[in-house]
Amino acid sequence: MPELPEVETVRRGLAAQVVGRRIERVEVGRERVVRRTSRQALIDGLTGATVVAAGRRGKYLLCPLDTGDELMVHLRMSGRLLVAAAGQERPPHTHVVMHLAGLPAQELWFVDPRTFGEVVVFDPAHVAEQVPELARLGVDPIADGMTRAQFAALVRARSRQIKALLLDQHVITGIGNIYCDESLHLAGVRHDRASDRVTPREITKLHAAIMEVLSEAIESGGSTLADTQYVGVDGVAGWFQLHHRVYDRAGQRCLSCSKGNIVRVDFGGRGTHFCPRCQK
DNA sequence: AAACAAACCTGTGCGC
DNA sequence: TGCGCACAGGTTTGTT
Repeated sequence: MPELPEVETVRRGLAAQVVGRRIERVEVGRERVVRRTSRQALIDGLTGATVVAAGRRGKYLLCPLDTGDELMVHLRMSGRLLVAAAGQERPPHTHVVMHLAGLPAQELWFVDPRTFGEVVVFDPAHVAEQVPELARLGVDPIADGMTRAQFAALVRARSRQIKALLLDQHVITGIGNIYCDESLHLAGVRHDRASDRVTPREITKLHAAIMEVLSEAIESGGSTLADTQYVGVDGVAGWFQLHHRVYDRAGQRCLSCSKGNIVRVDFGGRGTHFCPRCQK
């Protein structure tokens, strides 16, 4: 579910509501969500710790603790982080509950029906062994302020279909299926173009499109689709889905050329949406 | 190296 | 109404 804008929205919610608070008690339901370590490791790592910051790299949430350890949460497809009043009825698939000290009495929930997501506390001194994928993440367009030159170098470095390259978290981190399709459409570039044959002019447009789509999606609180799976920590839905021009609009009129119809095809196992008329 | 497919899970929406 | 199938925001692993 969540891509960079949704994860950034959650990060901001954590910064506002959780940073500075101590975790008094931790409950772990399904052990699968703490599979990288163990139920006990998460409880021991979090109990008594205060969250000192809320960070993000790509789709990874990274929260340093006053113990020197760091909390990492990845929402994957269906994960949610919610701040709720203490004692409030928990939704199905609430796998981790962190009881926050102070008033009002609140809890931070990790909810995840599909349990692809995970929660882990790790020691930053041993990040290479404990969360090795962090070191392999590519440039984060927003956090790193990806420049056109940086982007051009990445696109030109290899010959890959452009959508596959944009989705590769080792190259650029944070873009997922929705924002990939939206960016390619805004730039007028087809998903299956060879990256090393994208022209300098198109690279400029695509870079601008990525930055614009991600920024506007963040300002819109992300995209909440029909299943309303994704919401911020306060339970509030995003509204960028109202601005989608291709994603989930198969068969509908293209909002750019207003002549073509949006087509949906399978590309690398992902539903891919584009306008054959204005994307070349 | 790049392109696929499958795997990990549960829920929902659709056609019949 | 019920059933079965397709499909879903992500990432890793293994195979051509």
